[in-house]
Amino acid sequence: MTNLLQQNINTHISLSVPEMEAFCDLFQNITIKKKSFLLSEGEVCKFEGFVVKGLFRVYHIDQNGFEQVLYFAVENWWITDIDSFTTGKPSQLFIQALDDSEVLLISKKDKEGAYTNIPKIEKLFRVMTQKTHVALQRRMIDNLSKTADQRYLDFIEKYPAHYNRLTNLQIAAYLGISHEFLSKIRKKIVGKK
Amino acid sequence: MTNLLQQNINTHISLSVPEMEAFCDLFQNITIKKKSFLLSEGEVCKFEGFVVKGLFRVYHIDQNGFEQVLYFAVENWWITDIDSFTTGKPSQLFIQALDDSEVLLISKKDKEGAYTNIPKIEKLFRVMTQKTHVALQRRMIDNLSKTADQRYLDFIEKYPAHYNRLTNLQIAAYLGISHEFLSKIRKKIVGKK
DNA sequence: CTCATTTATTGAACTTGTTCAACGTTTTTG
DNA sequence: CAAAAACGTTGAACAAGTTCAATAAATGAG
Repeated sequence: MTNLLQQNINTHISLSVPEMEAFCDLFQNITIKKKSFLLSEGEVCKFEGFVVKGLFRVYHIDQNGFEQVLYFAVENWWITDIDSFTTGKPSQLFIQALDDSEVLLISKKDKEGAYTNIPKIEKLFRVMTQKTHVALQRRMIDNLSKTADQRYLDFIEKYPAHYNRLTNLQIAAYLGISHEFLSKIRKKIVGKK
Repeated sequence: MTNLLQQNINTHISLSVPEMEAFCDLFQNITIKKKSFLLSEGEVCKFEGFVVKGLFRVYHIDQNGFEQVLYFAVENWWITDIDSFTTGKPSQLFIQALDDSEVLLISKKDKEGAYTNIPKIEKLFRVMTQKTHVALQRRMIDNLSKTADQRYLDFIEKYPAHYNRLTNLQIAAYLGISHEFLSKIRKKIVGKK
């Protein structure tokens, strides 16, 4: 049940067998139907999740009703609203399943317990947060410097697995452009792929 | 010498007096002249720094020679290229003093030593990285959803101290717009402030 | 299978932001 | 303090991206 999770953890740090078991026991397996929400705006995020199966989008809706996708999470990705989770304030984000999915969830309480009981867990989340942060810095720079065309091509190249499973509407919301414009970009680059 | 640093650390975690002293002893004070570089593209980033006095910009130069500012750091801010620092790969960033400045630097080796000798330091950097990450997520959403006008007004409101110390060229590079366009925005909003 | 809903495409008019060049102002520096 | 360099503003022409509306194609639920 937690095989994939254990593999994932091993890519960041090394835990002894008892540590690994103690930590993985804190997660519970949840299945969630396509289009359902794991978190909605206004709720306090009380979990961190690890995707075992399926596909999620983490997004925000702005004053004008437009959606901006912070990231998509497929198998082997972590999901949470780290802001709401750490501050305890209401979330400004939605986390929605885009396919029938399966997630391992750890509660805030259990995660904090793990920080004290298994010191290496502190390192695990420091390392993971650093990696996520580096990825977001790169995306920030790309968004400041590249045109939508380039960003779309980069997206396809970087996330080929995502690409096949997402509608152009979703991809446009990630790139920060209208889906009509994405459609025009796609037309323009046919043949260049 | 490390008063400001100690205050800063106390806003994130609590350390005993010996822990605090042991950790702060790992830093060395550096002064750096306006326009000098703490880090240049291609170098491996071997330090993490805490700004005691002055002003820095952390930026990237893209293929077309345009600069994108990741962030500005004034007194009480931390600076590093976390990507290069953790991976050991050459940096893609520049860190430049925009005023005569003073920084406390900790080497990679000493920081890693601190992780093992003072377990709470692991928590310190986990917490700090989380906060930075949350701030960057917000900026990402703003960049995807807001016009340059709004982003400029937000910037002034959020960083009034930075605003007075930065040229419009620097602010434009942070907002992701040309400085000519920033000039036009400024003209348009005169009176609305 | 089929009707309803969602997704994708296209065009035309529009808005936002860029580019380039010119010129005035401020800041540095010898 | 004078000359050079950097910074800021402006306008005109252009490019990138949006908006709205119409229509086609794909998907999904009963």
